[in-house]
Amino acid sequence: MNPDVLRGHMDALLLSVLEREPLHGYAIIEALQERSGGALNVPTGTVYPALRRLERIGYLASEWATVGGRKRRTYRLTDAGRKQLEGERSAWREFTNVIGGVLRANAVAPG
Amino acid sequence: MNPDVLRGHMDALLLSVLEREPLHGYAIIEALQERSGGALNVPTGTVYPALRRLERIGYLASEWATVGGRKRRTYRLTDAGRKQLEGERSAWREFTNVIGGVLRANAVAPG
DNA sequence: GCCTACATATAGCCAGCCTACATGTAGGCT
DNA sequence: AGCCTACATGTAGGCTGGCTATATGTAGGC
Repeated sequence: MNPDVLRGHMDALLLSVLEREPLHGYAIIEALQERSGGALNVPTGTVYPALRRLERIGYLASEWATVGGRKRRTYRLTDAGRKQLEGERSAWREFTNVIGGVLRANAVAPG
Repeated sequence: MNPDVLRGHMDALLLSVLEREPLHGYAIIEALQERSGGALNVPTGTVYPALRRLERIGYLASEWATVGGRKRRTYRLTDAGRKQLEGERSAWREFTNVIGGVLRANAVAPG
């Protein structure tokens, strides 16, 4: 998958994957891979900065935890994040409708 | 529409709008607006460089014409462009399936 | 001791869409 | 004449955000 097309959709992906349950960065990457059937291999250099940005904005909150001797920063959706996710979903629908509509509009000129 | 999300889809949009008939830059912008129901207002600074890039790659070819005293550069799809458009369409389908799938996968964890 | 998986983090690169500006014609209104 | 809007093309430079490359450290298998 060409990385360019992820532009502007990372936030939606991250918020969406955290909707069900809180996860730490590494697990988020794995979750994205699983849910996309292996199509999404988002590098750590994309995910970690994005998570921090989303926390700074207020859509996510995090706590440190130590599991099996390893430190994890576990992220969860805030109320604002949950609301934002709704917005991201409707923006996604509009986006696909608009672009998809143009791509499909290859029939004979109307009227 | 957040400009970021157009990233990586401009080529598909331009090729698609030229599939039916050759058009000049200004008309392409209008066609995108019409076909998107007004949602797509792509600025000239995006379209003209993109058209030149697509011509350089070989997906488009152009000729100058004078209509009503105004000069137009009319672009048309090449065979390579037509082939590329097919690729862009299937890439679009895959893209929407992958992202859309993740955004919708908010149910309880499977099995 | 070495390698892989797990886990987080940052500096700097780069593609490509956008803003702002430059240039010019045609035609309407005053 | 002067001004404005629509038509029409083009470029320089900026910005943004995802990616590459790298650094750091633990746990466990071979």
